[in-house]
Amino acid sequence: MKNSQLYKGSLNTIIMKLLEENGKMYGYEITQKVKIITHGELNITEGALYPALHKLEAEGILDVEIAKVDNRMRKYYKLTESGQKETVNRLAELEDFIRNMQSLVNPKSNLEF
Amino acid sequence: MKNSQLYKGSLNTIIMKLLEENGKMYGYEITQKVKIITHGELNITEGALYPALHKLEAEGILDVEIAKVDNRMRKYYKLTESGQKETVNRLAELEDFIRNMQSLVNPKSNLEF
DNA sequence: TAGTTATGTATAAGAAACTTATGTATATTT
DNA sequence: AAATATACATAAGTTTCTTATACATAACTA
Repeated sequence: MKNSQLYKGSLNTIIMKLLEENGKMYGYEITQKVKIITHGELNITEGALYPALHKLEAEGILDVEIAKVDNRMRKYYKLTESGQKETVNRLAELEDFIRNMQSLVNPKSNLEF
Repeated sequence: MKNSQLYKGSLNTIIMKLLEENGKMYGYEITQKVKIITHGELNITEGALYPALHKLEAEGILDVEIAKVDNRMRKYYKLTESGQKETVNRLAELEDFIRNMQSLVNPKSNLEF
C-alpha cells in the first residue's frame, strides 16, 4: 500500500481505539474496518498487524480469545483493564500530536496563543 | 524527550513546511522553532535532525549554504524547486493523514459519509 | 473443475526513522 | 571556573514498519 510514512507509530493507537469502541475484534476484521473508515486510504498489512497484536498482548494491553467460525480460526482481542487505562493516555497523546502538527503546518491556527 | 511514537515519520514534513514558510533556516533554528510552536511538547533531537537534513539534501529536496556568524558555523537550508513541489504533496498527505486519524478516533466526525 | 479471490493467521529478512550517547567547537551566563 | 547555550556531526542500537513467504479453508469464476 502507498501508506505515507506519517502512519508510522500510529498503529497501536488505532488498534486500541477500535477495540475500545467495539469491545472485541479479530485481526482481519481490524484491517477491513480501517480500510472502510479511511475509504481505502489506509491499508494495514498483516506483517505489521499481527506482530503488533502479539506485542500488545505480551505487554498486557490485550487479552486474546480463540474461536472457530466456519471451520476457520479467529483470534478475538479485547482490551485488558490496564489496556483501557493506557488507551485513554494514547488517545490524549494523539490529540496533542494532531494539535501540534496543525500548529506547525497551519500557523494561522496559532492566533489564540 | 518524551515525544510519543506518533511523531515518527513526520520529521521530514515538519522540516519542509518550516522551510517553505521561512525561506531558509539552519538546523538549530529549526529545533528551537518547533519547541516554541509546540510549547515544548515536541523536541527534535540532533540525532534525528541532522541525518534527516543530509538525506533531504542528497535527494535534491534541499539546498545548503554555509555561513559563519559570531565565529560559529551555520548551515542554512532552503527548498529547491523540486523540493517546493514535493512539499505541496507532503502537506496534502499530512492533511489526509490527520483527517483519517480523526475519522478513526472520533467516529462521530464520520457522519457526513 | 481448475484457478483466483476472499478469509484468517503467522513469521522472517530487510529497510527506514528514530533514540541515545558521544564528540567537537565557540559564546555566554553564573 | 563551570555550566549553559549555540551549532554541527556520527555511530550503535531499537522500534516499527514493508515485503515476501507460508499455511489453511471457503467462495466465487472461467
